[in-house]
Amino acid sequence: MLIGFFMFMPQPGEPASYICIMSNKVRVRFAPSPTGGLHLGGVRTALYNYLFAKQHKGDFILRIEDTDQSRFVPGAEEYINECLNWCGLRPDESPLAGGGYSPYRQSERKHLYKEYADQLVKNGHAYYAFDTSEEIETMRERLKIEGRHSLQYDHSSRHTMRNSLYLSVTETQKLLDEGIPYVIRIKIEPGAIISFTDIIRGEAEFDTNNVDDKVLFKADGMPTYHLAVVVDDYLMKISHVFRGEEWMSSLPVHVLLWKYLGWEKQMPKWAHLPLILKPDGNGKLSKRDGERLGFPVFALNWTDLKTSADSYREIKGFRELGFLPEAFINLLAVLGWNDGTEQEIYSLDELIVKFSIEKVHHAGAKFDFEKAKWFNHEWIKLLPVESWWLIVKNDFASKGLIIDDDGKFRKVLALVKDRCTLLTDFYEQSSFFFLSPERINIEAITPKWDEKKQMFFIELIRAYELSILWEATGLEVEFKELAAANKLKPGELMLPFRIMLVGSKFGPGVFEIAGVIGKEETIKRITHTMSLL
RNA sequence: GCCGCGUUGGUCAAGGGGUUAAGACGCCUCCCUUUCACGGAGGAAUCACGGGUUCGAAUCCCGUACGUGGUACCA
Repeated sequence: MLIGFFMFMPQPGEPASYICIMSNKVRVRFAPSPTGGLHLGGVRTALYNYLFAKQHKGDFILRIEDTDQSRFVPGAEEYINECLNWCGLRPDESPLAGGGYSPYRQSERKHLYKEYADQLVKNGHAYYAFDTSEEIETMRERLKIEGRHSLQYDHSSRHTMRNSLYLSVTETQKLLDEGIPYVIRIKIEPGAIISFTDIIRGEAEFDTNNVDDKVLFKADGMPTYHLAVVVDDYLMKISHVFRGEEWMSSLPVHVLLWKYLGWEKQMPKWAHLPLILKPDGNGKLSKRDGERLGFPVFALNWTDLKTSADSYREIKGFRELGFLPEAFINLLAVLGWNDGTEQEIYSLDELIVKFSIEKVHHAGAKFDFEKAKWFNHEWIKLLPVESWWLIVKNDFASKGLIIDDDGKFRKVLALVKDRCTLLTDFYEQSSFFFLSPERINIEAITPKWDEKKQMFFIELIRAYELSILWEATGLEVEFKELAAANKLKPGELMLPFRIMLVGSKFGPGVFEIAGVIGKEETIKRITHTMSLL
């Protein structure tokens, strides 16, 4: 007991209120629904949960929320695993890793939920409802005509419907016996104020008059999200729930459920994260926006299967576009959180130390892809070539360039890394080191090309052929001496030389390039371009 | 419509009664590079609006506007 208490003592200067749960270990969960690729917001939710767990020496749990059988998407769960793995957010417990509270897939916990729903009915906190969706639709239309501002199935409308609250016991039993499909709804008592604390937003309250009788248990025998989260969070001893802001309005239902189930004392602390918004217009970021605006929204590539098997489309992911996981995590962390200093670049380990959930912002943030790229650029410069050169090598291979000299390859990458913001930029920035340029921008030379320059390059070839030590500084000295001997300014010669080696006006220093590609190749490229002039 | 949450430059944001209102991205100017980048130095906000409270408000209170989430047998 005491050990636990000391372990979770707040850091000096840290507000204590939300972690002093005597002897209770911090246990948080990331609970995605496997319906497709994981987008920015989802990964950020996972990240914040992970950071909080790790900084409190707690557990980070992955739970798959697949209670909606109609939305099952093959491959989505594998995608989630791969994504968390790529980001370095390894769950302590998950369907794959197992753990002391398995199973971690709600579809496999199906048998667990009914008893709690029944218990709620027995205690008068829930009831059977036999209404068809058509009947509910009719109710809404009627309420609209009556001029009501709430069209919900709630305390004010439920008496007009077919449910066990207003049907006699025998009628209800008859319907049940006949196998008429039913759902179980929570019975919200009007006229009460539900107040709660959100770690990010502070105190908040809801008037139960505005809360509807949410379905807890569906006609197909599956629980809805509302019942399943509460039951699972209880059973899995979850201490803190950090989830997207879209859940805020169902919080009164969840709080009530914790209370009605008799678990109020074990109720987790809540925090609702701000949304990530579209960069241009209105609304939260969706996968459509990425396609529309030309940037990824998913962490990894996701293949969206359409209705027919052969019609699909691939939605680009940050990883495939050339992002480093370090950069992706970093940009996500500071999209909606800031430690109050000027620091912007954080490693995962550093985030574990510096992250603070109560400093997460209240308002949604528009996603800015330019800034995202800046983070990647910073990380490319920061990380040693060793940690990412293989990714680039594979990218080259996918573009048809097989690298056989890894030593030269790494040298080249180090030379051009300042000018690449994405890992996929390296090909364009450095393929000329391995391949003779396909297109030579001859027009950049011709206007100022003359016999004197031609003579210079012929002599240069001769001089370079005799070079023993093939190295950038030496080559530069030779080049400049020869230029002086010919009474030419080196500046006028360097652009043609660059075009000869690179094909175009970009890249690192020309002598560096010549040094790396070697004597034979350098002379070959000069000769080739001269033949075009 | 109703309920909830929010609002500091184009974007991300610091600051939470007295500041010249930090910093970053992007943009513009210049410097450095005899290429292109990197890098460096500069430039650009009366803190949504209207009322209070106060000697004093970006900071506290109330309204309005706007944005955003929910309002499903989806999560």
